[in-house]
Amino acid sequence: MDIGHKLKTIRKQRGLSQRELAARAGLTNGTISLIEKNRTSPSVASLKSLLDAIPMSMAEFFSTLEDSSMPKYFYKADEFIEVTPGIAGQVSLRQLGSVEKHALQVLHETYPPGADTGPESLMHQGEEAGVVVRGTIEVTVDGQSSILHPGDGYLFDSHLPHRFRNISDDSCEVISACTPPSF
Amino acid sequence: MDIGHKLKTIRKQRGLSQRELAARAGLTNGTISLIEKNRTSPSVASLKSLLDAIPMSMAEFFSTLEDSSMPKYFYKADEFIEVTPGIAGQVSLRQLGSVEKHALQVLHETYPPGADTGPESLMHQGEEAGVVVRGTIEVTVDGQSSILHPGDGYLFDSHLPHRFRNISDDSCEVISACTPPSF
DNA sequence: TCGGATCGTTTAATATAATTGTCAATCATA
DNA sequence: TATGATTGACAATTATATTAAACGATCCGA
Repeated sequence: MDIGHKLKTIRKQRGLSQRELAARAGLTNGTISLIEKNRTSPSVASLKSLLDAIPMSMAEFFSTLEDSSMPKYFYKADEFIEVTPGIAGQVSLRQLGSVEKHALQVLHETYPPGADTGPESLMHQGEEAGVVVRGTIEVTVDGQSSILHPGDGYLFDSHLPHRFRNISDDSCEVISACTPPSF
Repeated sequence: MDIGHKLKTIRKQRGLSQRELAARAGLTNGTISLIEKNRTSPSVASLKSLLDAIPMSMAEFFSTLEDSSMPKYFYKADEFIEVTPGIAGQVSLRQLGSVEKHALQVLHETYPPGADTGPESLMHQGEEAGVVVRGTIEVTVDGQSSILHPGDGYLFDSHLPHRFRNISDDSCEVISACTPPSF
């Protein structure tokens, strides 16, 4: 349980000094120094303060610290992207590869200002997820709504009713994935 | 953060008394009493000892503690879970949602200049795909190489040897998806 | 009705974490 | 250089967590 090293890595990642982090967390730089060198085991209250200031959840901190049974992520890459239906010049869905051959469907979606998929509750099996890479979009899933910005994402079962609306003045791009690919 | 109540619930679930748990964890029953009444904030070392004796991982403890009751569909950028082992050449893999619960795994990957996954060819069933959203990256799959720019992507079966290298001066971001998530 | 055992709680003493104040090393700028 | 601002580390003090021991409450069998 190398908490010190883990904390230091995260702190550096965010470009924070010990003093800056200490100020945000309501602690002192000395304390952080001791923690990072594993010369003391912080109370969970102290660690919580530090993570709140970063910010990062306790669950995430420890899951990356102790979960060694993670699957391997770097495997292989192949091939190229392809374009799909230009429905009335509205929402653009550009698919990666061809649907039939693969178990995984990835789309590069572009929503112009005002674009709206409508309240259609299109049912399929599997899950749907995506990450916003540019612009802003409102996503509604099973009655819950959220405004997502670049870097934000969504993840839900595909059978839940869902809706995408671009209520901003700029177009919005999303990288999304579905599995299994439509039936 | 009601750690005390959470600990007490788990302890009762396992049918342990404060003294039994204390003995297993190498602490005292008094300490457990204070912790469960939230009259002290245990050190992470102490909490780890207690959870090891139950047993339960720190990640599980806090994930069930911080978990909201509502199903979670939306994830802010800072809620993506960092799953990189840490060593891996500073490559950042940030996962959308948690591995265990879903059939679809989406990652927000960041490759700093010079980052290299190496020629490892670990086997994995299913497929992997991704889209470059910023920067440039060289991808090698089964002997074929390609330089991918923003908007480009890759798609392949997961058993071929592959490699990601950032040979540019800027960091590179990729949104990727895998299915199934782990084996 | 009495032990005897086990439970969770509390208190005083002790061990440990956190603060305070300072240090040398590293930068950047003049 | 010289200077000021930042950095991470350290020692001594203060604050806090943990221990050890005792307490009252509850339950059960003799």
